[in-house]
Amino acid sequence: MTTTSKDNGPQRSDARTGTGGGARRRAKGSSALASERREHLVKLAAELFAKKGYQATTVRNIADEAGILSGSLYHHFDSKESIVDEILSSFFNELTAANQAALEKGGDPRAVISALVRICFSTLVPHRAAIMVMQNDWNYLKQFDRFDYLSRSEEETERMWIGQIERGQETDLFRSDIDPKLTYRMIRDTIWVTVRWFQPGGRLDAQGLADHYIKVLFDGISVHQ
Amino acid sequence: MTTTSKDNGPQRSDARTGTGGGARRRAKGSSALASERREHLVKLAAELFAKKGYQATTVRNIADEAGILSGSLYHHFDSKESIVDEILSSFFNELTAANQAALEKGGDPRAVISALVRICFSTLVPHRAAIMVMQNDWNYLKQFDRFDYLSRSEEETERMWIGQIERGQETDLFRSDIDPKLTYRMIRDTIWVTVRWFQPGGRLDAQGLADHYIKVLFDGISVHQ
Amino acid sequence: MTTTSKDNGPQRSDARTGTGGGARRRAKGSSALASERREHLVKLAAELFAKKGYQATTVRNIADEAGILSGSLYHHFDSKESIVDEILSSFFNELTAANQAALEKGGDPRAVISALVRICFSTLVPHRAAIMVMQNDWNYLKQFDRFDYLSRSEEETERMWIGQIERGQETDLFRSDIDPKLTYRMIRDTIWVTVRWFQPGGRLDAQGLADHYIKVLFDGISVHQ
Amino acid sequence: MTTTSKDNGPQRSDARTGTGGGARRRAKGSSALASERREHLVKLAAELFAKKGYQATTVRNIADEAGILSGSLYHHFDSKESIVDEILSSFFNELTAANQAALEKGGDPRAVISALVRICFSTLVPHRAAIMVMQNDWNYLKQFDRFDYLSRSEEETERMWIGQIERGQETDLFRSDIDPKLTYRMIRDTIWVTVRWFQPGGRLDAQGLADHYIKVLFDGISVHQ
DNA sequence: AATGAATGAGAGTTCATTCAT
DNA sequence: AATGAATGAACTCTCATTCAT
Repeated sequence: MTTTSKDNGPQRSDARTGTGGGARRRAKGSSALASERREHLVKLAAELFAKKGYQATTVRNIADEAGILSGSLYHHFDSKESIVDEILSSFFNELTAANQAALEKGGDPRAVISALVRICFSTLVPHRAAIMVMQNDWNYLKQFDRFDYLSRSEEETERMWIGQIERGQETDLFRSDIDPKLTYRMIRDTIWVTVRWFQPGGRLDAQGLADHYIKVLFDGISVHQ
Repeated sequence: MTTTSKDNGPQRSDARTGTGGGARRRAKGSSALASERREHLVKLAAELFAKKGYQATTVRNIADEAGILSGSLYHHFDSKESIVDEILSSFFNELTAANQAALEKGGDPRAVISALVRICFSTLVPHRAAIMVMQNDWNYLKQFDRFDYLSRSEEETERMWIGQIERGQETDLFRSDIDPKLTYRMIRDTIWVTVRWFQPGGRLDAQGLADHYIKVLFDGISVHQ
Repeated sequence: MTTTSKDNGPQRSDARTGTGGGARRRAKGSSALASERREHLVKLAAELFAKKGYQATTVRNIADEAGILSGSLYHHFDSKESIVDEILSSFFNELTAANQAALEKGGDPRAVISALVRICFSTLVPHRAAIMVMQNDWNYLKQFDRFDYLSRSEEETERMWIGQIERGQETDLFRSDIDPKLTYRMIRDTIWVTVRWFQPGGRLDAQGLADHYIKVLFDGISVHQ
Repeated sequence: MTTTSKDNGPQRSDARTGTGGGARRRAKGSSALASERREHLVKLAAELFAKKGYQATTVRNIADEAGILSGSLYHHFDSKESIVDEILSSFFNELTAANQAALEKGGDPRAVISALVRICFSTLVPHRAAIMVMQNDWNYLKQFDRFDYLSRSEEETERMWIGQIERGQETDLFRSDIDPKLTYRMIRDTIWVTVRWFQPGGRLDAQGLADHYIKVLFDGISVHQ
């Protein structure tokens, strides 16, 4: 079973600084007004990452889209990784904050879960690209130390949800024969994965989708009585 | 005078053969016994693709794992694409056949849908790698003509499901206020995406997962009465 | 919002651009002054192609000669093919223009043919490499669509010549028992093939060669009277 | 002007035995009857070399054409080079012998030159492939020591021709204002290069071509008196 | 006489990144 | 803030050749 495999993992995880939890400390350029340009570039990159995937999008692709040369991007960012980091951390920050707010607002578990579901769906349009990247490229990105904070953030969210589901079971709102962790994961995945086919201009908007999903989630697809 | 001549002239003659719906016609080597080696290699590749992603897995990674040189892989396969093609088509063929069988067996929509769900979950272990690739790399692979058959196959499956959901609505088994297409997509995605975290040795096996999911799908997470 | 974006999607999108008749539109780099570097590289490549043949010359050979790394060549050119394209199209453009001018200048067929012959020989030194490639590698290169324009250009030239030979026969300047097409081809080949042994510093220069050839062509090697 | 160029010339001119002037001593397999198979393979290879060029023809191409695997060819030949060697040496041997015979038969220089020209044209059909290789791939092959004998053979032929041309000039049969060496080379090239476009089934056969060429060669294309 | 698996070197090309200007 | 040239490493793939069977 001589495995000569290299499997070298992250090829250049040279202990990058990492924007640590997304504290988007701008690596280069700081003139406040100039950071508009920066944000524009991030947006362009995000669209490309969403469309073609992170790995398949080259730095040149991004530069082309911006009408500059690829080398020039390095005036704004110190690596391709740092661009995607910015995209993801900005999304995660916003999401975590909204979730926290929903939890603090309180209410019975059904209401809280509804709110959490609605929050997820509501990010579908403004953070479409980030979610797409998360769905498609996470498996690749997670190998880099700099993205560890995303895993940690996700764990925190998981605890939040499971807490609410368990509270719902204790108060006889939710069935006791479902597994909270399992259920959470399925809810989570079901929501995020819609980003792959969801089209903003379609029959249902993001909130319509949320309503539809909450209905099925709570009462199933069967007719009762 | 059997002329196997390729003589393919200009290399650009790009008409990718494509295993057309997965007719796994082995490009090279055919001695039936020797194809065991081939299948072994496919398996090794599948594991790597699943773990690191298709793009991030190099041909050398695969060869290393097999203990041979990268060039030697081309004795068995035409290209890296053809390896992943083999992985995916074998999965899709099996899945399609099982779905067809479930449909032919008949029964009320609830029974058919249950069967379809169970089929999906049952592939989770034997086709883990293929499903992983499908989830993570589809966005990249779909751009190549050779994988068109996967899209077509998926469309066919969609029609199958939607037909059953609609039949369920007509016979008052399923609620009429859900959108069949939307519902199908959510079911589909929810099931496949479990491959990202499902661990064969965990609390629930694939069938346990299926049971759990069917429960929630049909009746929701709320307590009724 | 000038979007230079390539975004070429699937790599197989093989529609070779082809400099279409040699419209040497430089694929990359355009600063007019910087294109000197480019032309220098083309010249280096041409010498190597002439000496070793197109196929036997590696991209690394060319880069070595230029003192850079092979990958760096791709900053200037799309591909090895595009380099040879540039070499050939530049030669063909010049040749075609000169031929056209000779034809427009007019005169009796003997004068026109003489002029055409002289034009060919006069390219021997400045376009030595291109002619060498044409003689040695045409059979290989012609299989690529991108070089179709060379065949077309050659056909046009053939028509030119044949027209003049026929006119010469009609006006009783040339013998009627020779085949115009055959004769043209032999003239053409005889001239170009000299590139294989012609040495600029030898007894005869290119114009000397032309004179010699015209003599033999019109009157043969025999003594008359 | 630091030229890091490798320009490594013949990559593996490891002092191959060389069939030395074509003494086709069969490298492997000797059973007399088995050498029929061998000759068949040489013929297949020759056709491919002629069509695609020596370098562009792979050993696999040849094997495919023969319906065997590429490795199996090495039972008959010890290298790709030795195949082309066989093709070329067989042609050169025959040509040299015919030339010698023509010279020995004697006659006035006009007659001898005519005979030599006819000999060349007469090889066009039976040795089409060899001539094609000679025309297209000589520049590549000449770098290998093993083909030195071809250059030597060519030099010998050159002396033959020049001798006859000079004799013609001395006897006032040929014009004195032509350069014998130059003239020979042009004759030689003009004849061999026809192989590129000559089609056995066309208007003129090889002898017809020869007649046409001899006419033009001796008396030119102009009308005299 | 041929197979089938593998080698090993090298091919053309890509691409994130650097840096002098 | 951007250019343009280059790096260096890695990539997929090719191919003549070897050799045990």
